[in-house]
Amino acid sequence: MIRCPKCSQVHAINRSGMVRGKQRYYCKECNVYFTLSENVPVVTEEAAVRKKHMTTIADIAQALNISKSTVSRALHEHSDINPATKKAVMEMAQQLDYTPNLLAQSLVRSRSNTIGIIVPELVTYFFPTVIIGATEVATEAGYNVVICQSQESLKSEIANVNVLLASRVEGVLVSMTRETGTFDHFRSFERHGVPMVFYNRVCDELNSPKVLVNDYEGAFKATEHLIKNGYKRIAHIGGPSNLRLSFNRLNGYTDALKRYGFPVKDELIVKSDLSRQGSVRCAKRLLGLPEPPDAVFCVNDPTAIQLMLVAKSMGISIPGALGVVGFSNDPIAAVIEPSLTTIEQPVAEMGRVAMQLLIDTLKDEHVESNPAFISLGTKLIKRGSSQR
Amino acid sequence: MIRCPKCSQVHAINRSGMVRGKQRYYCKECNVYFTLSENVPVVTEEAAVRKKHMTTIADIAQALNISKSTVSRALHEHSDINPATKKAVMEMAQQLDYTPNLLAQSLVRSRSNTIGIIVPELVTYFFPTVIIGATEVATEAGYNVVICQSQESLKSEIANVNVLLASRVEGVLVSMTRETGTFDHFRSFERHGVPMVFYNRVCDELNSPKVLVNDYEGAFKATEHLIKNGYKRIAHIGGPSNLRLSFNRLNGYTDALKRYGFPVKDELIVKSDLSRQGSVRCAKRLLGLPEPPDAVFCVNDPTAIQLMLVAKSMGISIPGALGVVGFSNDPIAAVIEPSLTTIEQPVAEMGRVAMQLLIDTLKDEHVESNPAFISLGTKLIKRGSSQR
DNA sequence: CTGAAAGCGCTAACAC
DNA sequence: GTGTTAGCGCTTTCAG
Repeated sequence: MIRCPKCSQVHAINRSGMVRGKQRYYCKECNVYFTLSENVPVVTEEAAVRKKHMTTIADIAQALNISKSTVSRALHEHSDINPATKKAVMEMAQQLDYTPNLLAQSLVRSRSNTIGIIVPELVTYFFPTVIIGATEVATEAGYNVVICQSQESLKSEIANVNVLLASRVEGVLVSMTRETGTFDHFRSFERHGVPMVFYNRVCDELNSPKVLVNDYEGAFKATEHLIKNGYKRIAHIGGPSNLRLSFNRLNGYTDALKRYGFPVKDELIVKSDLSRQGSVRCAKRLLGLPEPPDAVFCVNDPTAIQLMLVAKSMGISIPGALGVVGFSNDPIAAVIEPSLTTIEQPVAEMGRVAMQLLIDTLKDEHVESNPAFISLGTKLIKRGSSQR
Repeated sequence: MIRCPKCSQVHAINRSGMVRGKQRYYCKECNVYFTLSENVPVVTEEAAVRKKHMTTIADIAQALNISKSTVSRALHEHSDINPATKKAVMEMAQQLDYTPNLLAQSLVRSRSNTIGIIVPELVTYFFPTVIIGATEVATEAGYNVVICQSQESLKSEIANVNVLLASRVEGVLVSMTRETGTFDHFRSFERHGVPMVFYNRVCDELNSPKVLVNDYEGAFKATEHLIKNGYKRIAHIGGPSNLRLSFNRLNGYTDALKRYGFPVKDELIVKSDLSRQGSVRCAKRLLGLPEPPDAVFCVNDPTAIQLMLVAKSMGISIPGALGVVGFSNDPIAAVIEPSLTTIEQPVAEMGRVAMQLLIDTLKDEHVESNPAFISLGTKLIKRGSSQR
């Protein structure tokens, strides 16, 4: 325990920086700064062990009796440096347990070497997989990654933007929340010159590159598949209208119907907010219709799975009385019974592509970059839920 | 496009800091630094827009003709500051689009205000949920969180440790990879005085606080449940032996058997490395036994699910011919057919508790902290896979 | 209540 | 090849 030398208090003590390699303390009660004198062992071993003086390049320089710049040069792959000096520095660094201070480095270089990723949620198959792909590419290129989850809340999305901005990330990968309808917070990346790349849930109002799967094509294939399997009254549970993917998947669905001469009926198209309850509500609405559909194309797999559970609970047999197709090929789709027909999308690839695009933007800043729009292919995975 | 004034090259140009508010460039080819003169518009609009000068407190100070210190004081809730001055500063900050530089702040304060979380993987239900709980508490306490995934690889785990150390995180939450057998990298947190709290996959070699669920108790309840449902030959698929949870769950299983007078048979205990293939292999091994088990308690739900899939493919009926119980209550457990009996653990709570423990350690550093060992309760969720 | 000055740890001209 | 010096943006004494 550390006591304030003035008031002998214990509770009001805070640490307050180091002075000549020694921990300095501050007493909130009496507003006093102090360090501990050598022969007064008032600090617990526990606390003493903690927060030792981190060695700096100055320590290495002093130990070797050379200048800091030389140490700095030796530590990096810098041009001219005496191999002997370099060796000595490396050894001393090792011996002193030197860990570079990224904060200082970033500050002086005006480059944080860090890229931010904003995801709307983490407890899914999709976003973590994107992160893995993106991180792979970033690491390869020498960038660190910081992940922010907006929890599908605009408020935390805005908070995320501010933290990333304050952390001086050099670029960001963004997938919006399902409730994002204003975009000023994203514009502040623009204002500060931080390049963005949108993925999956993109923003049309902003002039940034976007990486998507070909939602239209996937939806078309899914609907076509249901048609070819003899379903006649095909419904659609879509996503929220602020997301472009909802729009594109809806279009794929309606165009497939039209192409095969089916009418597009408004009562067969419902919109989920992508929450579980929302999807259950949509499912009940459709299945409770006076003239219910005999098949449903769902905007994503979690929605399709909720639909299947509702159908099961109502005693509706799948795929006999109801065909179901999802979108995304969530691992759960293969496990549920019957297994779920779905549209596979290259998830990790999306992360890789988006990150690569961002890094290219970062690097070739003298090159006129035309806001790219990358669309990745999809694949129909035929399984039990749609084939009778 | 920007051309080097010396060699007229375009490709070898890099940015290199700012000088008097103007972007400075560097040509790798001819080793020359330059800025662009006003009247030569060689920079694309695109590039010009990017990386504007970020406003600093110095800019605000200058605009208001006051000192940096005053600005700094106004920006924080600092003691004595003229309300009028404060107001002016706030307004100017707003107007100039000021964003504090966390890097500079952290550097001068020797406090990054950041906590690291190491997770072995992200594409699951468990770890993201822990992260959500932990982040909640951290945000509440004013800390930022940086997430590192080790991808179940010791090598990236070590890399994670180094990045976190270099980023000067003030503490870390750690769950080890399934292959972590050496602990020197963790000790370097100790050496640098960065407190750790282990969660879920804890390390016994290290003297840090640990947060776990009561694995023993959960496993005991699971096994007991199978016994009470009339299963006689109960096997166990366990986890890798470097994880304490494997050990504890194994003990719960054997003790339950003993308690009810069943023999513990070695051939009925197999160990998975928790990978999908590993679990499939274990499942096949057990079900292919001359005298196969009539029930299996699995170390976690993903393993149980692989077992169920293997059993199904072999035409073994669940729960009739084979009872299955998992551990963790993964959402998939409720969806698979038959639904999976499992042990529910308070996942988000684990994150919250671990983070709270860490933050307490950070705050009360003058208090002798006894390395805590927190064990959270579990609950048996009875479902279809184990009741005949 | 405010300003001047020092410095967190590091990099990178510039000189020698 | 190496040392000197000047900051990166910010906080925090100390002295008014």
